[in-house]
Amino acid sequence: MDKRKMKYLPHKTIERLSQYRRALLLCQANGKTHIFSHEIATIQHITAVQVRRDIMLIGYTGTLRKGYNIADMISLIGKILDSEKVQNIAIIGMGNLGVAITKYFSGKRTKLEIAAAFDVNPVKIGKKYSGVECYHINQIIKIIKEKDISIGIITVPSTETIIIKNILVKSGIKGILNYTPKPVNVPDDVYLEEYDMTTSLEKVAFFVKMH
Amino acid sequence: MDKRKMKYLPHKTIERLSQYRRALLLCQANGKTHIFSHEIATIQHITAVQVRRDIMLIGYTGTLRKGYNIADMISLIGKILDSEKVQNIAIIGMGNLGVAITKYFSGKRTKLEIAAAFDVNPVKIGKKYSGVECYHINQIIKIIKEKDISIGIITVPSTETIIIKNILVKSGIKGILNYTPKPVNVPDDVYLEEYDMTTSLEKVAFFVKMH
DNA sequence: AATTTATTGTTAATTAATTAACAGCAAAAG
DNA sequence: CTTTTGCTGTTAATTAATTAACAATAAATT
Repeated sequence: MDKRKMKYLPHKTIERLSQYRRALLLCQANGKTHIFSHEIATIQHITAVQVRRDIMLIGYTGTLRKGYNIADMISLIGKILDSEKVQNIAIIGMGNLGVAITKYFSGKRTKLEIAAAFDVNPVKIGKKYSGVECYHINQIIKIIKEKDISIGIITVPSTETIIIKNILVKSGIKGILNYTPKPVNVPDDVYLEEYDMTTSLEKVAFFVKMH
Repeated sequence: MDKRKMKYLPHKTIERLSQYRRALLLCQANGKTHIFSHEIATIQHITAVQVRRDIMLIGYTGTLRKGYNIADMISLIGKILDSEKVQNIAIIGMGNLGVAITKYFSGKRTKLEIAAAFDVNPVKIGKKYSGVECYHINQIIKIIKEKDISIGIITVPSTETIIIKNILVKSGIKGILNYTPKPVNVPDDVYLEEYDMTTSLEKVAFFVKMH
């Protein structure tokens, strides 16, 4: 799978590849070596056609009547999603959410690493969270340069979102994942992803109500 | 806006309505009374056409050259998204994530209320988190019935996801928001939404790498 | 009072995402 | 050895979502 082709993978396919990989890793841990498209589909609540289509797009082929080789697929998805060298991540805001993310994520992917945490609370500074050291927020620019961090996760109170976003942009960050409910604007060369739990919850509530 | 029409609102529009409302509430808090489609668009990182289209779909009309009345729009979105009576929510798993969600959400929406929290840790049971009482997990079915809870948020360790999902389904829950990385299957009459932070992070990492 | 400007509302066009349809074929069954 | 079965890979069709285009018009400007 060459780089030219990867660029044109649909966004939704990128998301699903990440999900497939997690599902496949679990299956592998359970001792499975092969898997059918309809099995992946059931796990992910999608159709088998969609799974096969995504797999087609990344240029992998399974074995007729035997399914897909799990190890091969994990490795191929890694070639697509992962960077060759480790991508370092900073997490800003060590409240419950920041700690939850750090705890959940640390050690999960070899090519993605939470390299630093930041907060303003003196009690937290110097402490380690799941092995990640917490620095004072006024160190962000320095540490980001030192540790070659390219991605920032914002988990501060939403009153601080914009300030932090500006610092991150100034520090030359390449991607931001904003978990606060305050949407931000970033320059074109910074990739931005935002998630607000309220949207998901209100959506569930809406469809429950409509039943 | 009658119920028949609401059913046919595109899923993406539902999500955006939730986001518009939050943006509008913020603007309102800042003393604004009217807003243009392109202003909403900028906040949400989408196009003005899309905003106008969504607004058209919900049957609201603005004033030419004056924009949309913020209070009216908030109220209309409420009529669409919110249920007439309060929808009660249970959150299962009072780890960092569960606490973060409870803290962030409590008191945010008058028609959605976190009515109970659950955990197995004796230290947590009986405690209140942002005013929400924490019960032992073996009380789920009882409390869900008693408090008329229709939505469950799962934030337990992923080893426990399926057990909890099964309890929730058994208790007659109508909607599940699964924040654990283990995908679950539910009967057709239960609305399911899943979110895994890893997908967002790997997506950001991918587009950063591809820059 | 006429003209320009800025904005809404909506239809049409386009693009993105999903699903249907089916040929090809290896393995299993008869 | 022939037929059936069940799965893959792919093209074509469909559906969903977004964007373009523009008429209508109130307000601002000349």
